Amino acid sequence: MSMRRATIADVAREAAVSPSTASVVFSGKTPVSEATRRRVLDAAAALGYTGPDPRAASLRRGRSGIVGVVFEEHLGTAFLDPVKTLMMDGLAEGVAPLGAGLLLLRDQEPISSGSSLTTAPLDAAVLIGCSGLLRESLDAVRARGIPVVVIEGDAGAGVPRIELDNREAQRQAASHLASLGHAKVAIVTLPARSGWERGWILDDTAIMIDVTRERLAGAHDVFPDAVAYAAAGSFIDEGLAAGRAIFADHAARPTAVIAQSDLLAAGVIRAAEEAGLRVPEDVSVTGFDGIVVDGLAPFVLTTLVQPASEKGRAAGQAVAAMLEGADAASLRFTCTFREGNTTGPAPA
Amino acid sequence: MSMRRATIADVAREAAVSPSTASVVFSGKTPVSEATRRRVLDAAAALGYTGPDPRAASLRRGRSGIVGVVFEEHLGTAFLDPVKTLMMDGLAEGVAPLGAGLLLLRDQEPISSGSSLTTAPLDAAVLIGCSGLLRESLDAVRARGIPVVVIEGDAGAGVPRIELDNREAQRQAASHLASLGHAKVAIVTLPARSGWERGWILDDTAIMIDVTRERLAGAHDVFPDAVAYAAAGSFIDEGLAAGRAIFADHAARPTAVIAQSDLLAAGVIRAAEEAGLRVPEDVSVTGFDGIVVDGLAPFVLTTLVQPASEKGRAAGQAVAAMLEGADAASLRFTCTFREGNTTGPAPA
DNA sequence: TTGTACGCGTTATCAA
DNA sequence: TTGATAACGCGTACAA
Repeated sequence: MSMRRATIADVAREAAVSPSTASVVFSGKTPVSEATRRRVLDAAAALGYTGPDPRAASLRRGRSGIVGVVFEEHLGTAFLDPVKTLMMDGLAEGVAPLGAGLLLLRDQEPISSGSSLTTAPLDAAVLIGCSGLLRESLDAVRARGIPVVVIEGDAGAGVPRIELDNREAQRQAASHLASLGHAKVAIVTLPARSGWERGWILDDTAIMIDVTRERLAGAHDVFPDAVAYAAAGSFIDEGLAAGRAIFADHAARPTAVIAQSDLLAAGVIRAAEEAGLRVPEDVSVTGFDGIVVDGLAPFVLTTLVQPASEKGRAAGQAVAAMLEGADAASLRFTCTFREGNTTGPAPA
Repeated sequence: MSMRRATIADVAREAAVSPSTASVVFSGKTPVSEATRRRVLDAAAALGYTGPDPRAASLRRGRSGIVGVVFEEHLGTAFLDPVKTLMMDGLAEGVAPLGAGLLLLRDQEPISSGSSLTTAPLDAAVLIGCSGLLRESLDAVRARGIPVVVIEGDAGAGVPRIELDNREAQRQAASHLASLGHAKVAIVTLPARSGWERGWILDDTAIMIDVTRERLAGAHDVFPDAVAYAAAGSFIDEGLAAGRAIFADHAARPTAVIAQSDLLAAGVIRAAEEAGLRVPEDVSVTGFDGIVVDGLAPFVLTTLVQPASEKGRAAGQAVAAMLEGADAASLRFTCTFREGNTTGPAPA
């Protein structure tokens, strides 16, 4: 067992060919005669050689086949969000042509933890939700000169972004409610800033997260006076809490609630039921994302369907393009309004 | 732009020191006088050098700082499962001391896709849910001679596993129900095999997934005659469907349902409500996992709490140990029974 | 504390 | 179709 692992050179020697020929047999980059091919493969088998060492190959090639995905939050938290999950799926697909894998990275790795933006062998990086905090990460990566793409966030000039028409889309949902005669509307927003607690939003300018701000602006475009309550995360239970706050005051009860995510909307619906309100007869609820909310049946949310996995795929493709030397343009995706059974005419 | 990126040798030259000195400045492995240190850092800054190339470093060191995590399913699907999500969190923690990152890998990468088990620069691999399919992946990895740990699955001799006392734990829940006087019990299981459809389980031997079989055995230990209905996945909606099937026949209605996951249990509870049954007065429901089911309040499931993130952490530590040359032993975790408010005495 | 010398395992290039 | 050569960029004995 003290034996050194066989290298391609050993295999070449055993097969009585040159190292380069052996290399070619494994990479398939150049035609090789069937006879030598066999010899090399047999030699490899005899020596227990299982193929080129990826480390050496990546040094030589200048490519590691790894794309970093940078999250702001705990990995566990990130994957609790169905939208991010879908994006990851799309991303995985998008980088597949590169033959690349996805390396999970957290923004602020604990210091001890070595693997990070600066030390991982990345070919490219995808930042998700670049809201200020990721700024440092961004700089680190850019300094290394590797291609970067940002999903949902502003990364400054020169960094392609994958965006969503949050404001326009949300305005569409609001208009839908307006056309149904709703006037007293409340909004349940995503977090106003990371690590924030839930509560009424008194000052729109205190919102640090782009997505939240944009969607809120879209709703306010139609209902300028609508009150807004910020959740602490995109969860059903958060929507429930927000809904309770909103329905608490009988006199001030809205006839419609615009939630900034489907999960929040599901919670709001539950809060409405709890308060003895029927959906959509007494109160209409809209969501955002267009995901499948497990356990929400028989309700089908009126919502904005966002192309989550397409966003991921686009990011992957952008990265792939940049790796080819092309420069990828920013992309803006649009949501599709979907009418479900959670909105209806405003009660008389 | 045609300029070659600066290397540590360039920096050394610029700073008028030897390459090894410059290297040491970045790695910190050896004391360096403050003066040279400054000179090197300044030179680096001047040249836009951002630190050692990870590819070269990993070749030299023989370590890439990357641990592969191999899933059987779509990434998106995997992360839909809260238990897996927690495990990932624990795993991330477990490998942190290694300074390693997690590379997401799918079992059967599309053929064209180069990067996979065989070509990624992995220091070690963690396979999740090794149920036959992963066999090939396992062989591939083992051939490369890198440490492997398997979570929830049988990988054969020599491969440490991280397991759960599924059968014993499930038996505990069943006993709890028995002690409450329940005799007519139904079971809602996890999928019987991957890609299977939901339906009654007529033949226990048709179950290909270990977890499903073990938990079912535990329930049958106490209630040998309990009927079992397999869901197509661990989702609330699947539990709902299963619950409907189970409660459909008035005459045959059970007084208790053992669900093999918390999400399934949540669905069963919903089905019970739908059928006009009160929980736990008319029907008791137990889950498995001990996760937080978003939106289930005010119910608190009677369930088996499994140490999901500990499992992940243990896998990470096992991998770390093996990388140190030690050989890691298999580990078997136990679940903790938690009584919530979804079980009660059998109705008279 | 700093420098020398070498090899890590591979692959691109070019010539034969 | 095959082979010789030369990097790829770094870390680390070991000597000074």
